[in-house]
Amino acid sequence: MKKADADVMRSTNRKAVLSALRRLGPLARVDIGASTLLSPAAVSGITADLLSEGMLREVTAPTSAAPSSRGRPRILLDINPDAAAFIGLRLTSDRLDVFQGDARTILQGHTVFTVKTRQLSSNGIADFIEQSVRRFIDERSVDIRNLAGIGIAVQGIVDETVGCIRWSPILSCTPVDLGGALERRFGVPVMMDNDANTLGLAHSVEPQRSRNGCLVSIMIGYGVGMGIVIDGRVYRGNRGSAAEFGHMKISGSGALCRCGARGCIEASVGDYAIYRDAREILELSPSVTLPADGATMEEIAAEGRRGNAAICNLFRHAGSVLGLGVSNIVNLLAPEAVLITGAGTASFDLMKPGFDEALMPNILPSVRDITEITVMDWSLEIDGRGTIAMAVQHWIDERSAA
Amino acid sequence: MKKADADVMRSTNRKAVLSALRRLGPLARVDIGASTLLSPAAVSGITADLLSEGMLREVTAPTSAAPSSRGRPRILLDINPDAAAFIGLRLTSDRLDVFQGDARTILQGHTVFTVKTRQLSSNGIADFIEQSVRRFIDERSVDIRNLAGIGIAVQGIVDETVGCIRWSPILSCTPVDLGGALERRFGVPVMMDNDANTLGLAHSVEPQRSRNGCLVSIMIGYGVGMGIVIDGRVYRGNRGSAAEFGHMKISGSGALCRCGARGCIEASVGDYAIYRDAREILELSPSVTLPADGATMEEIAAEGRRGNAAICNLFRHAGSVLGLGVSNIVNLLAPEAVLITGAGTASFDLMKPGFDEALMPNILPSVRDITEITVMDWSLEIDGRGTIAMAVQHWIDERSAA
DNA sequence: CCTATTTTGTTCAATCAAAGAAAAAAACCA
DNA sequence: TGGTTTTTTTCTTTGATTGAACAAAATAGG
Repeated sequence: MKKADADVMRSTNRKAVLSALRRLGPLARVDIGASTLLSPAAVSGITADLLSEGMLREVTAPTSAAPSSRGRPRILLDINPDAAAFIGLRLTSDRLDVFQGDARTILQGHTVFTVKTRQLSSNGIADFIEQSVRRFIDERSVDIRNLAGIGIAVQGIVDETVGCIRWSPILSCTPVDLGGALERRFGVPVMMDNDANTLGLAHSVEPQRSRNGCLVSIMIGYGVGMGIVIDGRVYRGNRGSAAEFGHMKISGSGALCRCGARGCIEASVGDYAIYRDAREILELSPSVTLPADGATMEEIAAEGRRGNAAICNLFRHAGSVLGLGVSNIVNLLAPEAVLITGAGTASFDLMKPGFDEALMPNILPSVRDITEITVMDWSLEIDGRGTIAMAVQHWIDERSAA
Repeated sequence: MKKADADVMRSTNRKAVLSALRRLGPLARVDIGASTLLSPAAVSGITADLLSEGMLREVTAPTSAAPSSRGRPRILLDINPDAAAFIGLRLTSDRLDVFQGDARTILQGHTVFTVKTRQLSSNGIADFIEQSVRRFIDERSVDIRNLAGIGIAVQGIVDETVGCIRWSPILSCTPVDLGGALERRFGVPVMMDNDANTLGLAHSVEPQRSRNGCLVSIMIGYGVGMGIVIDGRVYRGNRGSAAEFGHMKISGSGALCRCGARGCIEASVGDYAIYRDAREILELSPSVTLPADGATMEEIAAEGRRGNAAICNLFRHAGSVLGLGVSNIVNLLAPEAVLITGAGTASFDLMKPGFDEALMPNILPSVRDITEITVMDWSLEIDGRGTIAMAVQHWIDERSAA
């Protein structure tokens, strides 16, 4: 149990004000007071501080939709987008996405750099990222002095406390202290996390999502990842090793997973599993190297849609494995929502029969209907916003304490 | 994000002081300061308040083991056991355990009342509990005016926010607003929860357990329950429906579970499952009614220990299902510890081969060794302390705000 | 056109809790 | 007895919120 003193109070309330603005857009001081339950005087004081520090700015009536009532007109405040610039990075096996975002967590730009990460050394990867980001910064003329943080999403197992990648399928040599390396190179805080956690965070900061309760995001791609967000914070478990949904076993036997065990969800649902099985059915040329690229996966799905029964069955089975897995999550965690996304959902139409068959019957009756289960197309934009959100959150936490 | 004001500060620090005392036993003011990081002045002030309110008391040196150093001797403070009395209840299909506890969460007494809960109506169950508790109070001459709260553990699905049993295997008519009924009858707050949650809480307040991180307790009995405690708070999920470990599926097929689905852990590991299968092997007289009692289960286990291969296999299979389930939990939540307990662990020796076979190989290598997995004999005492702890926690929360 | 009304934002003294510093208390030691 | 050490209390200061009075800026209406 932690103590509280004046500093904690101050920082809590500053955070409350910033958080209200972050979630509810430009707000007048009265509204901030209503939302945070702070007194007008307190709001005045806090916003005055934040304004003088440059974190907030006054917004001149945005062609005020407000039905200009009488009384003194409200002055809208908003987080100052120019208060800081953020870089978000998303590293996968074949590309590096670089995002630029402002303090409002709004994306300002994006560029892709292609790279084969497995061919790089520990230093090589840091070098490549540094060069790419510097190029990005130059081209977009981001004010480097304004850079306040970097957020990175990578596949694999990450120790987010120190920014170290403990293991990753996209790197040939681990552990890599990538976070530390980039912090030294750019001189700003670097927040790193698993791609699924990042995605979960990205969704949890969406305006329509509640900041309380539990949100689970499942990401189907080459493998299968999961992010658990509880009360707005990513749940990580002991040593940041939680949320290995892909390696939940739904039977003691089954296909061999790359983790060495049998029966993992990933070994039936992940792209690599689909590809592995589809190869035998379609007699695909073995030259196509793993990891399977999007085009190949799309080709396999197309074959299924054309009516190839064996392929249909493959996807159907994947769907039922996924459904069973999700039912376990719902029984276990009863989250408010489960979002299923990632590149793999492109062929969800083929998985759906199996998924539907397995999902509801296996959710306890008493738990049914209390969790919203949504399959959504994956969007690079949401993903990018997640990386920015990580960096922004850290920045706000730090600036609130000051 | 909630605001903070002087009240929050005060209540936070009062709670910090009480929490330190609760965990670390009698403490001098200096020690409280060291533990909470509060200044001596603050500790003095807060403890003075708490003393005058009667929540704390000074403890005269308990044959002070302290090597009587020089300087002003320390005055030990402790939570005043007489500040309040608590009743803990544990309701199962055939008995009601009534516990008495003090403000230190120390058990003062215990009595069992036998009852067949399924034969009672909604009102009947409340009547029976009221009568039993009143008898208990009379016999032990508990000062009823001192009664500050009641904690109840029941099997089933509980809405702990309103104290309502939504469904329970031990009741024939649900939902039952038992919490409300008892609140009206005794005029004190009634905290109700699932038995597995209660047990999880009980373990999480044990002195050697850290108050942070995630603790999972799995309870094997007639069914299989689970309690998740994160950062000292029971995790409940949406509408309190989480932690249905017993109905996690470890395969799409398998024995039929009482929930209607197939492949539930409970349907292989729960007492009723073992009994159901053992009956066919041993040709037990079908007269023995479900739920199987402890003696019958012990008899079945004894048969296995005598070398009955079919029975051994039965337990071995149960063990492997359990092991697989636990491995899923570890992969998913990476808790600090998983405690397996409950009456069913009496035959864990027979399950162990299957359990060991299934557990470690199915835990991701990177997650192995970061979770402590313990099988412990079930103890009524710990269980009882859990019920008391629920009530005490609520009482402290309320008294801290005052 | 001018004044009353309404709503928003600010200022200032009051308050509350913790922190810091100094003093008091209660032992031990020589 | 006087000095030392450790614990606890007391007193003052600090820092934050609050409440209330006040100032500002617009509309409504005669």
